[in-house]
Amino acid sequence: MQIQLRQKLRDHGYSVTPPRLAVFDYLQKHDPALVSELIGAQDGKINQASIYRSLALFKQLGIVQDVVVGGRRMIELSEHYDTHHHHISCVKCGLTVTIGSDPIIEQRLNALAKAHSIIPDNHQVEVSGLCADCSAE
Amino acid sequence: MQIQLRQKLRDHGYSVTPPRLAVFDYLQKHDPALVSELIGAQDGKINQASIYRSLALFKQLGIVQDVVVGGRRMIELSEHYDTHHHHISCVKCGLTVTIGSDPIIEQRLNALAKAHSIIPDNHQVEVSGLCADCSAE
DNA sequence: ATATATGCAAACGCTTTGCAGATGG
DNA sequence: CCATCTGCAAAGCGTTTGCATATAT
Repeated sequence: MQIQLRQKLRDHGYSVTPPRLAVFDYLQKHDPALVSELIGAQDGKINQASIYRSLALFKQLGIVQDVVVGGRRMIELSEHYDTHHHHISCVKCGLTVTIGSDPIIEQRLNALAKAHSIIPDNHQVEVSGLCADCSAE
Repeated sequence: MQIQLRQKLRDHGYSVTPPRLAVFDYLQKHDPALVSELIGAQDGKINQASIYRSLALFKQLGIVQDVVVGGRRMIELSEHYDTHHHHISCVKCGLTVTIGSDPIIEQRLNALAKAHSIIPDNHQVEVSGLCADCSAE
């Protein structure tokens, strides 16, 4: 997947740099991620400003996207840079389960978008509730 | 719906106050809303701090929730305080279409959550892409 | 070689907080 | 009447920006 990133950056005239690779690598390993976690994980080796700049660029290029998971705003690689998936999370403890794409839902969503004259490019689906442990309390 | 709000606040020992009603009313009329718009619309008649405090309380009580629409973080009334719906938006111009709940998707999502031991309480679905006008450019 | 990107530190803007006075129940 | 809430202004904090230096190509 990193090859795709290098390609995309070059195609748009941007260089492949350590901060950009570090951000991408982190997001590949942590899905979804809080910006604060991402910054903390670099442990000062990469400047915060560069991380924000990388994220802004990635967002503009459609490499990453914001998601709200369990009520918190987070970041994740967009579907073209990660296997397409969705999240189910517990609003109380934050437990997050990643589930694969669901054909029934995908198909239905695309149909709905087209019915409203919008050419679907991406979609987000999130289910939140209480996990077994939290509901037991 | 405002009756429900009053009830909920009282049931939890909170009072019904002008700032809380103003925030709720605004969200009923504007879905989804940017916090900045919400603040701006009050035109100084209600202090920002009170608006933030109302939103924090509403979030805690499950009256409002965050959503990412067209790549931007926004606020909306949660499904128990508004007719359940979803958004389809254009990432380029921000055009947002609200669509009613879709039984096929609802059912599938609830089934997925249960399959992962999470008791579903809420879910978010958003499709983004390009509207007819923007894709024509 | 040179346009682009980074690091640093300061600036910025959104959000939160402490406190005295106002108000809902 | 009294606990709660608001307004105000200051503090806090995540994010952005300007600029000199370093780096990718």
